[in-house]
Amino acid sequence: MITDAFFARDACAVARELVGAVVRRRVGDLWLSARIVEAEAYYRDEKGSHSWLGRTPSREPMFAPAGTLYLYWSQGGDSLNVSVGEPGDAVLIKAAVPVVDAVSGPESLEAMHALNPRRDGGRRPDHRLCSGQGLLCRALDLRIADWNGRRFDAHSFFFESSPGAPVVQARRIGIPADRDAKLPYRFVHADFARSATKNPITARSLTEGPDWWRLATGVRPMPSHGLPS
DNA sequence: CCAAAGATGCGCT
DNA sequence: GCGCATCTTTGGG
Repeated sequence: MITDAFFARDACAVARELVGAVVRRRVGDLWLSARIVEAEAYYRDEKGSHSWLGRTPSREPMFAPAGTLYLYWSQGGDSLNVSVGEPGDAVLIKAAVPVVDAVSGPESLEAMHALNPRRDGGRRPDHRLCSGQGLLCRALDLRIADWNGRRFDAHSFFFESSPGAPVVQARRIGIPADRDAKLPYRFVHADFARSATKNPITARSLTEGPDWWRLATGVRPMPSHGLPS
C-alpha cells in the first residue's frame, strides 16, 4: 500500500510515479483492481487547478494533508484525486485499465463491467472500461458522498506501487484556454496510450513532438514546474 | 442560472 | 480509428 509519505512530495513526481500503480478497491466480497495509465498534476497557484477556483467546503480536501481523497463532480461523472505535496496541490487519476490477477479474478472484472455498462446497456471493451476519470469512478463504484475527504484504507481502498512503467509526459487537456491550459503536467503509460483520455499522443501515432516526450524511468527527478531538462 | 479537470453518439475514413 | 455536436449533473455565484 502506498503510504502518506509518497503523496507528500512534488505533484508532478507523484503523478508520474502513480502511472503504473494499481488501485485496489473492495466492493462486497470482491477486490476490484485497475492499473493507472494516466494522471495529471495540479498546483495550488496555477489557474487550471481547482484550488485556484477558491477554497469551498467541497474543495476542502484539496488543502487537507497529503494522501487525502478529493472527489468532485464534473460533466459526466465523479472524478478521483489525491491531495499531494503542499496544501492545494493534487493529482487527478485520469484513466486506468482493469487488472485481473491473484487478488482480482475474472469475477471482479465482471463486477466492474456491471458497474459501468455503456449507456445503452451494452458491454464496453476491457480497454475502455476505465479509460476516463468518470469511467474509472463508475467501474470502481467510487462516489463523492462516500469518499470525498476520506483517506486510503488497507481494508477497502488503496493504491499499490508498481514501479518501472514507461511514462510519457504531455500537455494537460480539457482545461479552458485562459486557465494555464497547456501546462505539461500530464503523465501517460506508454504501453496503454489507447486507454488514456483522447489526447495528442494517440493522435500522433506515438511520434514524439512538441506535445509529449518520453521520460527515462526511475532516473531523473521531475522539476516542480515546467519542462524536464 | 451556467460553467465545468466529461461522456456519448454520429458521420466519416 | 477520428472530429465534432450534443447531452449530462452538480456546486457555486
